Amino acid sequence: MLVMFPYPSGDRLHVGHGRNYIMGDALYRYQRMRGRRPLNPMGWDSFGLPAENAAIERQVHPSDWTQNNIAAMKEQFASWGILYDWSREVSSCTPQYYRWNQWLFLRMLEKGLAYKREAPVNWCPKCQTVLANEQVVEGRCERCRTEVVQKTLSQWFLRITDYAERLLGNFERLDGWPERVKVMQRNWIGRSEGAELDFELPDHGETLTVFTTRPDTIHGATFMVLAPEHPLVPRLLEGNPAREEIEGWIEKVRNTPRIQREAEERRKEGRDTGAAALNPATGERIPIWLADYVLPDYGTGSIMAVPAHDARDLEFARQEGLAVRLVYHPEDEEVTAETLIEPVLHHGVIRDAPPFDGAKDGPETLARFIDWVEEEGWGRRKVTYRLRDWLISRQRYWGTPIPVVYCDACGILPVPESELPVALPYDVEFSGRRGNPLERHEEFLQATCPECGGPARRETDTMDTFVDSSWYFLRYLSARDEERIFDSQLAAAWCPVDQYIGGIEHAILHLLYARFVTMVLHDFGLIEFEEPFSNLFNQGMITAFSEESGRIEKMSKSRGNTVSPDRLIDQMGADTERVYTLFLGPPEEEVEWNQEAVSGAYRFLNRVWRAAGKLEEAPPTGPADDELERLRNVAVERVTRDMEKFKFNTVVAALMELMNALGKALEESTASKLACEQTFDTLLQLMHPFAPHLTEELWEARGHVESLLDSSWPEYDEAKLAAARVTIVVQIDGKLRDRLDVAAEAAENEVVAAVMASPKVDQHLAGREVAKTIVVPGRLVNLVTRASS
RNA sequence: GCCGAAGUGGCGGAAUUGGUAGACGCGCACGGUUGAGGGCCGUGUGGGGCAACCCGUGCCGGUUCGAGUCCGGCCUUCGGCACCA
Repeated sequence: MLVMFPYPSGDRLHVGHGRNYIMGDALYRYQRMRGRRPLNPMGWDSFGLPAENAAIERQVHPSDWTQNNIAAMKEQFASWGILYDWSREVSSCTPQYYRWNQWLFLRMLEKGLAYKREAPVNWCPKCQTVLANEQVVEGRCERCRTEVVQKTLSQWFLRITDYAERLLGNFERLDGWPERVKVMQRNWIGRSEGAELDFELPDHGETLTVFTTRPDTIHGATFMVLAPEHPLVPRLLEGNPAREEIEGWIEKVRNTPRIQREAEERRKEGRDTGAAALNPATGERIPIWLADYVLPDYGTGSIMAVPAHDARDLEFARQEGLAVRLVYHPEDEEVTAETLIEPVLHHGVIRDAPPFDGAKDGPETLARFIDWVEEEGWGRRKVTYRLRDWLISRQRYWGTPIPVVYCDACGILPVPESELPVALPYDVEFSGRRGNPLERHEEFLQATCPECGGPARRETDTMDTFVDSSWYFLRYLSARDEERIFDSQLAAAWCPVDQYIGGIEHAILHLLYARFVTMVLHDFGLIEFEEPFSNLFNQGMITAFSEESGRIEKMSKSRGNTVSPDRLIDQMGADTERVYTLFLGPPEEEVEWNQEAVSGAYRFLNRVWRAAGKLEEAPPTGPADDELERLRNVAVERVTRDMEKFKFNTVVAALMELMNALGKALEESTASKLACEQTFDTLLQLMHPFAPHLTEELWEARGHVESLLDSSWPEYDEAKLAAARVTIVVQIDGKLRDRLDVAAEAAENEVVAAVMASPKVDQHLAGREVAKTIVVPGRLVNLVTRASS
């Protein structure tokens, strides 16, 4: 059992955060009462930008700031009554933790899974650092919403794309994950099947390779388009009279924020390089263009343009007056390349492409084409992913130093394992000046080359904090182990995590990275399993009305719509917050916090409290004992079933119903003291995961010696669930006409006889004949008067 | 545009397998307790109608003795992806 570890931010937790931890704690307590002993650790995802920003703004050291926040959060956890095993606590900003990040990095470097490369990257001007693709949302920085710009920098990457196929394939076995998360990850990985095709550039002696999902439309490729950033561009522009203008334009495109470049309605911009390629299918010379609609980091950064069969290429061709040629001709109408307005997609028959004439658009034709280009030798089957390698370099101080050094003589070298951890220096200057403060820390910068022993310069980039969180669950098992990242035997015993609980906002980022790193650790031979989390539960967000926007939005400090648990706990107790939070609505759904409705939970707890005082007054015997006992059993059955399904909201409803029944029996003195006490004890047990403080106190007051948490979860007796008498619904032609109270075990014919004897039935039948009688035992009788057709 | 989820009282939401729609709670109304307020307790509360009854789970149609639930088509909202070749 595991709840995602939090970032210890400087803000106090609000009730929206609480949902996560309260659910986790309720489940943990429930599991314990069921006799299981799950590990319930907690830790801190404690590296990250806010700490550094706080340092710049308030002159507090990130480390001290973080420590204070951790202490404050621990206090809040305690005030919620959450039980964590603090002996296993981990904090990612400690050298004891991050040295294993470095160790992991070195192993990945060794295996070629970590590498440095110059590439266009996302740069957040506000955070002054690069971002991974996953951290760019709608062209903006995931954290601060600033527009991300493109820069070309030399950066460290992890080869997650090598694992794309496994990350997709394993979904088959991940039955315990919500479908929506799997769909999101599938979209993100974005697998496309197609082919790579080689185009000769006769004037340059070069080959241009493109990726296409439609190699079957090659005969319609009338021009080529390269991303302006494509490495071949300078050669193609040699001798072009407009070269200077084009280079200026390329520079402009390069500096355009991603959000603008990818905007939907944007007019495509392009330039003719003047160079030409040979279409390998037709042998024709076709022009090579540059255009901003071709992205540098997908496929090969270049395409064959088939305007007749691709909307984007058609738009561009019409705009620039480029040739259009049809490969597939629709069967139902005659279209010509000149008049084509919409591309012909996924229908039609091939003409004028000799061996393929008459072939219909479809997977078979596509396969024939790929076979053909492979035989011809200028193309091959290829799968491409949207997923990019994971960029982990960050130009910031508060993160794990990347353990490499640069030596003028020997190049880029890993820090030897024996020298780990590469510790983050404490005495750095937080001036808010541009750049990473590590770059100005001479002592940190100076290193010795492990190869030649000469002077070397230390890497100043630190790792993305998602590296920290991609394997932390394994560290809980070996939190104090100085010898290794974690103990494989313990991992074999405890992992994968049976139940992982956390917010949907991590559907892609954290959960994708953690899956990737787990696979890597598997491949290193450290663990048997490939998937870290067998079952995943994503609780929904808590929302609230925001004065600022006038809308109901996710509860957050920036939106000014938070509700503090501190005052609530002060006034009505932690159990009230817990019960209300769990009662609010379906746990996996987004729910709105309604401050007024909190009192419902408070009243319920007060009723329980008062009932304890009334037990003494119950009579020695009572006529309603059997019924109370039945309701007790029903409650146990319902609560147990719904706990297993995480339907906490209906669990609370069941608890309230049992309390209402008990309250009524006590009020009216209809049940014996023994029956009331027994019911009350069961109620306390069933309620304990939700309201631990109140129930534990009342349990003790009831004279029980062992703690309620250590008591065993109540069982129910199947035979006691059924009521002696049931209400039978009487329908005539499917319409409700009467209700009858009959003995539960009454025979079918007895029930029908009772139905026929009912005056209401008689009245509604009005002499019509009953053609058919449907009896659902214990539920209803339906009399059908018309002949069924 | 593609993919996914969801639409039920004034509100949050219940409803095993197709079988009493609205559990539980909030709010509201009335009554009790109280000097008063609050709190607490009780009763009522989907809409229409004096009533018998009629109508009601986004809309239209279908299957069925019977549909919130199954099938077909639409509408709306939310989420993911989106110039990805």
